[in-house]
Amino acid sequence: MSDVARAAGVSAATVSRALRGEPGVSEATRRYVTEVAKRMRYAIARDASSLAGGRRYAVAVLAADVGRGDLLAGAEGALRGAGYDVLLYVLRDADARARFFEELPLGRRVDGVLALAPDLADAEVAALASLEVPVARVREDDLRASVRTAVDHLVGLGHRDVALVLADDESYDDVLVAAGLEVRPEWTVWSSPTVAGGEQAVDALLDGERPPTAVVAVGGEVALGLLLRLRRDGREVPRDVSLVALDGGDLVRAVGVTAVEVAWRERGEHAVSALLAGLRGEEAESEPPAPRLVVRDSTGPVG
Amino acid sequence: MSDVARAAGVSAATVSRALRGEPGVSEATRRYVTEVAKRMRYAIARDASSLAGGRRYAVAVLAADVGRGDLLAGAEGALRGAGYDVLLYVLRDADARARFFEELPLGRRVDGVLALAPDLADAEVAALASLEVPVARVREDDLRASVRTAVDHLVGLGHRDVALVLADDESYDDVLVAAGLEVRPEWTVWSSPTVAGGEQAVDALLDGERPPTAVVAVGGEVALGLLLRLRRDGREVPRDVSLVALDGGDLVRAVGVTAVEVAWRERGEHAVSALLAGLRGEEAESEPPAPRLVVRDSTGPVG
DNA sequence: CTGAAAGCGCTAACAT
DNA sequence: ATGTTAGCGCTTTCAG
Repeated sequence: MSDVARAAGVSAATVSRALRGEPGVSEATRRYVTEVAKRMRYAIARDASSLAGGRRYAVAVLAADVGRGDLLAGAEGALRGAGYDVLLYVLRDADARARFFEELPLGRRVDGVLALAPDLADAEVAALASLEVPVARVREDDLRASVRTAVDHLVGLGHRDVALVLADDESYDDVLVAAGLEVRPEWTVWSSPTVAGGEQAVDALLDGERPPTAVVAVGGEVALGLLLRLRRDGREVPRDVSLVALDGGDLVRAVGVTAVEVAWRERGEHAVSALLAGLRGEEAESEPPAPRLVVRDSTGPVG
Repeated sequence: MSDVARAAGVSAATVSRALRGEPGVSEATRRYVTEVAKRMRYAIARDASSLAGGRRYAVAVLAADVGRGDLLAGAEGALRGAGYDVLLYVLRDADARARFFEELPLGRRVDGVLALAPDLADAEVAALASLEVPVARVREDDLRASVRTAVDHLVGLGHRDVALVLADDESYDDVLVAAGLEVRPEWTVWSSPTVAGGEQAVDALLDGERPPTAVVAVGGEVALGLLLRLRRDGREVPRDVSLVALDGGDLVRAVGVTAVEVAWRERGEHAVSALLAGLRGEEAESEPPAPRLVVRDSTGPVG
């Protein structure tokens, strides 16, 4: 930096101020210094800058797995754009995770933490808080909104008999009711999140005396299983039955299944903006972007 | 650090040496200092350490997209294990990429660069080299080995009539010949890398007078397209025709298609070991891990 | 084997 | 608006 200062005929302090956009430098000087620096291919040494200034210009990004690639990419882009480096920590398995939270290797290394790991235990959240830097999290998704979006789409196409293939033991009867649809217990089935699970669900659903005209399935594997089985049984999608997947990723995109998809990239960017607010000392809480309907070829008007 | 030094009754220099495993400290002292440091929850400040020592304990990881999640995860794990921080740079689109290589924001920030972007231009490689730190790359895959593995598997099952559905305009006739198989021009077709492309390929392949008994397809979409169309046409897989995908990812895993998969995680780890060698000043070149056959339900004995 | 002293390259007060 | 002066928290000679 002193080289640049000498070349520009100013002091190092001025170079520092100019390059960082700090106030207290005339525009002319700033422009000139910036130009000289670029010509000399000079860039501020982050270590020294951090050491002297206290700010680290880096954010730790915790990823449970890197499967949701767009989430990570979105976060990285937004952070980079805001001038922060991204320190990636992959919390692959329970082991790596335990080690991470035990060592908590972030002390004095980052200005903030972005946790893309959706399911943090209370103790883990507390551990992050103990770092005394802002923390932002991407939370587990609330499927309710997605189900609503899917059902609305189907209702718009004239469907009244809508079945749900769910994981776990959730129930979204209320969503169906709110949409003015009839609720029949045999129209909600729970399935393992696999292709085989989806295939089996077809039996449970369409063998009854009053088969639904549309099915909403959680997850790409299940949706794919449904699709495969329907086709093999000679049923046309969407002519005989419409199909909407909830967040199926590449799987359903590839086969043209209409889906309600989480906007992962935008979620990442949204989380970053929350973190940046925290870094500014603000508290700006806002809603993450809603899941969006992507209409493909598996839904059509009720036959 | 001076606090720890005081508490341990030694000098800061000794603490530094002890904590970094530098020689020149008695085992007893090292043990004691380490213990005191842990008790005080002290960790060396990376910035100061880097500034004073010249080493940065960080590696830049360049990812073209984060789709190959396991590649990134493998690299991260290996680097972390070796004591390096991971600075992630996502080179999403041409724009981000151009900007990155123009600014080349790595100067004096990392000890090495790991380029997971498979298709670096010569100028980009040169730019990285200009950083004067070790660079390791994960290269584009050579499909030839994968094709060979797939064909060997099929031959082992008794197949003699093997078709290839390829992207681009490659040819692997030589692989077929080497396996002692008959080569018929109509058994090699080129397809767009989509489900639709795979579906079309079925027509080209199985309508002839002598349909192959097995098909090798590049990519998950194509393989999935083949599978879907075969089923719809009433052909059983693998009874009527066996199917092997080359690197289809989740798509083919989900539907149980036998595949030759790139060992992405291991590729990441391998690349890191090459980089670490470079950081040690060595040159150790070794072969990346070979793609591996994962037998699922889409291949069976001929006939 | 250990300690003292001199920076590493910056930034932040304080002057001017 | 700019320059000067102290460090930031370590690592590294160089002594002892």
